[in-house]
Amino acid sequence: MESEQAILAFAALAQSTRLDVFRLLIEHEPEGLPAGDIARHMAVPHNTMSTHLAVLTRAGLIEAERHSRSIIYRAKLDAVRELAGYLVKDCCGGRPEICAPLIADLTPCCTPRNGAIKEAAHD
Amino acid sequence: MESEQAILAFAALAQSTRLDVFRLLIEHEPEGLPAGDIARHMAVPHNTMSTHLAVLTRAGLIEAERHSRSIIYRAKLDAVRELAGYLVKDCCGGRPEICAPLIADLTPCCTPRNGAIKEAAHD
DNA sequence: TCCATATGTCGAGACTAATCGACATATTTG
DNA sequence: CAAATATGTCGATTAGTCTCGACATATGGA
Repeated sequence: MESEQAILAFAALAQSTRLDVFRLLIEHEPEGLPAGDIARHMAVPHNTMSTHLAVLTRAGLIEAERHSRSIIYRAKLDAVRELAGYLVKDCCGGRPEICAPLIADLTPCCTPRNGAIKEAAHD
Repeated sequence: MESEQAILAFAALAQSTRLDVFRLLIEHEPEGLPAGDIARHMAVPHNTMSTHLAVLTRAGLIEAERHSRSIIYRAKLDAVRELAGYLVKDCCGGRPEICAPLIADLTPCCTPRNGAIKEAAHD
């Protein structure tokens, strides 16, 4: 991931409405949500929300797909992984002794049962 | 980590000079760098840099310590871990099947040799 | 104490982002 | 094709950010 893309992603998430939308869409993985539902959920006018969704899309954090009259938005989990990777790998900078403890601290949070990684990876 | 703090951190990193400063300070862990050196390194006036450093400090990403006439800035690696954790754990939201592959993808990047985690954790 | 060095604070101008009413476009239904 | 629904675009206003000159504060040495 390049710095320019990372800056777009950071800027997109540095706004409370957009951060909330992003989290909402992650909760609704993998079905996604139509733009109108998102706007209603956040109590924001549809055109304001449209702008926010465009920012998140340009940042590569979400993606849109037309489904009849509605446009369904979905979080791009790859983007989360890339951004977290940018944060962490960047710290490495050829110095795993700095980065390793960060990873070590992150790992136990999301591997509650054995085999979870392999199962999910099949997706 | 709370959303408000995460927004401060995202906003701080969503600016090229500040992102570069943050990366520079991580390279210079654990000694840190005086404010003047940072400004010269980035070819930015000292007062402009002072403002950027204040933003990064308020966001909790770096910390300052006076050392005679100079003020030494250092990256807070805890903050990187917390921010990456916010990004990733937030995705979990009680759904490890989403989060596990993210972690799995992140882990190999920074564990080039066996025991690196344990060694570094001693620090 | 006076000067040099190192850094921070203030204020103004330029630029960018956020919000939302009004209008435009796309899709389905009658 | 007309009306209803769902979403996007435009333009204006307001608010916030970035930058930097000028000034202020803090430290060390002559």
